[in-house]
Amino acid sequence: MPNTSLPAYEQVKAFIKAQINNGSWRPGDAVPSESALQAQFGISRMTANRAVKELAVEGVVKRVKGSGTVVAQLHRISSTLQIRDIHEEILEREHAHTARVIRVEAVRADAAMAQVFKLRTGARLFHSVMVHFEEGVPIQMEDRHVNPAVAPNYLEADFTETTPTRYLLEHAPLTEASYSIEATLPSPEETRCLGLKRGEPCLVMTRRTVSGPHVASLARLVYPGIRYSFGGKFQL
Amino acid sequence: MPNTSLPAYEQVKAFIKAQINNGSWRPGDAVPSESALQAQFGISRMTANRAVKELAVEGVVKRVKGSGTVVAQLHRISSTLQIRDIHEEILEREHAHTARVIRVEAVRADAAMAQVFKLRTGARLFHSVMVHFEEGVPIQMEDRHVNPAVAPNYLEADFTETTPTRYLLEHAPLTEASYSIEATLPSPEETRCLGLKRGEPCLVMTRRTVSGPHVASLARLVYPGIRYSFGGKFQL
DNA sequence: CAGTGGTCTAGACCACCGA
DNA sequence: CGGTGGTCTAGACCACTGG
Repeated sequence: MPNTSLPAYEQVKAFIKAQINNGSWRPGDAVPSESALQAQFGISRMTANRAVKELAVEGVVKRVKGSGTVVAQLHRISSTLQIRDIHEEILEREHAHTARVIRVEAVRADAAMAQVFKLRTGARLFHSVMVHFEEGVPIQMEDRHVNPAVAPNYLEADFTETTPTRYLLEHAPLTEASYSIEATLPSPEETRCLGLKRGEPCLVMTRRTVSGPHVASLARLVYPGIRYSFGGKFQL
Repeated sequence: MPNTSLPAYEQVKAFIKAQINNGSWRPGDAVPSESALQAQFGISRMTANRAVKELAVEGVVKRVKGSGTVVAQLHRISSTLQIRDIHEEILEREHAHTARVIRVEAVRADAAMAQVFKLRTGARLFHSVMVHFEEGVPIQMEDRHVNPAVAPNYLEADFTETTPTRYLLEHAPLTEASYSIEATLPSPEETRCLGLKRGEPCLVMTRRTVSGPHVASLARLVYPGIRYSFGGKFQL
C-alpha cells in the first residue's frame, strides 16, 4: 500500500505485475477473474475490467472470452518504434537542423516504382533528394518519390523551410505506413553527401506511406551507421 | 452506417477517424467533447470516453485535461517493434531453426561490462556465443553476457535445445528491456561465422534486459544486412 | 465560472466456454 | 449450467483549464 492516491485501477495493475515479477504467478497461471478482483479490492467490475484490459493490451496477460485470464507465456519484449519527422527529432535534442536540397524533379516511374505506387510504368512521379544536417553534421540522406495525385504542388515546396515528411503530412492525411530497416553499403553519391569513408556501412529505412486510396510516397532514408541508431525501451 | 453490429465505441472511433482521413478535421482541430459525442450518438459518457481514450493511446488525437481533445499534430508513424525469440520467429515462418554453439564460459567483467551490469570490475559473468541458422543459412550471431545472479545454472543449459532468450525468460521474470539497432562492419570472426563476404555490413541489435533488481543480460545480436531486416506496419 | 477530461460505481445484458 | 470476459448505462465526484 505505497500509494493510496494512485487510481484504483493502477493499484490493481501494480498488484498483478508484482505477483508476476516476484514469481508468485508463473506464465500460464490463472489471473483472478474480474469479479474476484472486485471483491478483493472493493471496487466495481468496470474498474477491475479496466486494469486487466490494459494489462492485456500491454501483453502482460492473455484473456480468453468465456474462459479466463492467464499470465502471458513469453513476456513480449516489444517497444513502439517511433518514426518521426527528422526536423522535430533534431529540435527535440535541442540541436539545429539544416537541409541541403540536391534535386527536386519530375520523373517517369520505372517498373519497380510503378508497382510500389500501383501506377503504370512511365507514370509521372515527383522525386526529391536532400541531406539533413544536425548541428552541421550530415545525419540523413532522403531520397523520396511522391505520387502527384496526393501532392500536386510538391515541386514548388521550399524544402529548406519545411521537410518533405511534414509537407506530405499536411497535404495528405496519412492512413497507413510500413517500413523496413536494413544495413547496406551506401552508393558513391550517398558516401559523398554523408561525408563517409569508403566501406562505412549505413542504416537504411525504407518507408512507404498510404493516403486514402493512393500510395503517397516511398522514401529511402540513409543514416550513417556510426552516427545514428534506432533505439527503444520497454517496461513491464 | 455500414455495421450496426459493431460495438458502439468502435463506431465512434471509426467516425472520428473518417473525419480525419477525409480531411474534414485537420491536425489541431478540436474533436467533439465526450458529452457532445454522448448526445450525438446517443451513448453514455463512459462509452464516448472509451472511444476517445483509445484514439489517444493510438496517437490519433491528443487529450488535455480540462481543455479538450484535438486531432494530433503529426499522425505518428509508429509501430510496435517486436523483439522476439529468434527460435519462435523462424518457426513462425515455417522454417527450420538450428543453432551452433561456439562458446559457453565464465568470464571476468571488464570495466565496460561491469558498468552495464552494475557490478564491480572483475565480477564473474557468463558468456555465450552461438550462431542461429534458418533453413541452414546463418541468420544471427548471438554474443551474450549473463548475470550469474539471475541464472546460476546458465552454463549447464543445452542451447541446441533451447535458446538463451527462452532460457532466461523462463528463469528470470523480465521487468525491463532496452535496445538499439545500428549498422556496423562485422568482426573477422562474425564475418566467418555468418558466411559473409569482406566489407558486407551487418545490422546489430544490442539488447539489455533487467529482471527485478538485477541487470540480467546484455546481448549483441548480429544479422547479415543483406539477409535480414526489421520491419513493421502502422495503420490509422 | 462553466466545460473538460479522469476516474469510479452499481447495476445490466450478451456471447462464449467448460463441465 | 455457472462463470467468464465484452460491452453498456446513468448517474457521480474530482482536478484542471479557460475566459
